[in-house]
Amino acid sequence: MSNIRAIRGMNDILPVDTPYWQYLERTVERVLGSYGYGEIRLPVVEQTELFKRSIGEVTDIVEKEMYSFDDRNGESLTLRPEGTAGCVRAAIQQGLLGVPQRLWYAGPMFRYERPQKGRQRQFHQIGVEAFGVATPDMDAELILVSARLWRQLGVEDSVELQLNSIGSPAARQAYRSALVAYLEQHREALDEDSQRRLDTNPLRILDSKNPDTQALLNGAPELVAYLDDESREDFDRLCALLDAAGISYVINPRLVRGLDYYNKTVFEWVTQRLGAQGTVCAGGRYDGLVAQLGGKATPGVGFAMGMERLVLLLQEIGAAGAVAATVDVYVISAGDDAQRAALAATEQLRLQMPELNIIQHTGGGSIKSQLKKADKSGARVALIWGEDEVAAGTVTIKPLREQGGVRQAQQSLPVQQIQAALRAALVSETE
RNA sequence: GUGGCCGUAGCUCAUCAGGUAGAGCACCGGAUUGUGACUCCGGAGGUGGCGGGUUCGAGACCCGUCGGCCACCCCA
Repeated sequence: MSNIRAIRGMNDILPVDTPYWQYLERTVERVLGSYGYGEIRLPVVEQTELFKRSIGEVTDIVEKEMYSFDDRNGESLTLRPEGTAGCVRAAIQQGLLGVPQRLWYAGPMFRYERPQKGRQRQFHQIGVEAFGVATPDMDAELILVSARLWRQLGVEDSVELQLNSIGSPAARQAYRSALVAYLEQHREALDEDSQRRLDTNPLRILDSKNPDTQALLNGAPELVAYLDDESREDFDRLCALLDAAGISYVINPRLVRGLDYYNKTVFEWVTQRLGAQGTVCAGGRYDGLVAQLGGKATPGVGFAMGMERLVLLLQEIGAAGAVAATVDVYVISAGDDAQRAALAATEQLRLQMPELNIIQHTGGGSIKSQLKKADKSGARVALIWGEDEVAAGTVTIKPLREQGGVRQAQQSLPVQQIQAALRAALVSETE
């Protein structure tokens, strides 16, 4: 088959699924607005350099997962693999950092990975970032925002909050050396992946899924012991704030992040219901990032949610808020005169009753076949214009569904009375 | 990048010691003159992912390739 197909890992989102997406988007917009966060819309393409400098040159994302290409003028551009870098870039460039700034954005991200459940090459994230506040009350606020979202979405029972502090860069550096020193002694006992990570990104060994490696880590130095005083204090204050707000969490001393810019607080919301890709939201503090990208030193905290994963979760639990639009009225006509009359009357109806979803039959066919379409559309009422109706200046209104176990008979009415008749037919059915 | 399973009508799947494909659902039409759902009857629809190979003959066997799912890895 030589048909053109979608790029691997870049999926179409079909009408059966979009209600879940819309539900998610609506909810996010409302909740973030209620906390005073403003939406920012950012380009999908940025200079490659932006991601190298923020995410880190030696991370997997930058080394082998970015969609990079040369622009026609020879400049290296990259489809954004995450949102924070672009948001920080925009905040610096647009002078948004003079005051505390609360921002959010949503959109597609691109990473060249092997697709699997909850992981695709074009995926969508909602990102939330807060700039200009160094104290842990801001960390707490972001966690509260996310917790509120889970509650509004009805997934709060399916997710667990994991928390950790990875301290200052210096503290992390010291810990990293200690960890490497320890693991070097046991190099042979490490799985192959972890041996590789020992040289490239040793902290990632902490969240290895290999049981032997995890066992080995029980004897390893702990990150907590290397934390600087400020990080430790901030972490304690954060926990106290979360306790006060009634947010439950699990401190996971082996929680680390894959992007280089994080410091101090890191957190993840994890679900058991989605298989291997169970992290539905993750983030942390990144106090050094703004300066690193050339802005005036400004602290920041943020998190990102994976929309595909949240949609999967919503579908998994059968979220009631995600309802597809239904058809109220299906308009049928027979003959050219009737079709013209029906078209005009339907347009009028849309003007008068904009809340209704009305499908006008197209493509011709017998009354019988049109009624079949009307039935399959799920419409509650059919409006029929035939030769008789046109001649008499009437329309036939035919209820298609039972109400209270009874199906009302169809009736023919003067065209002027459609609105009232529809109102009666549709309203009584919803009660 | 690695591994396992998989790829037959729009969808879900079946058949067969290898002899050029079936079902259900969906779709279209009909069961008297302009009326859906249920029922009955009939119909259309597949170069069996693609490309090679083995064979007198392959959807069935082999190789490659593309794609899907899941896991590793990575991460949201």
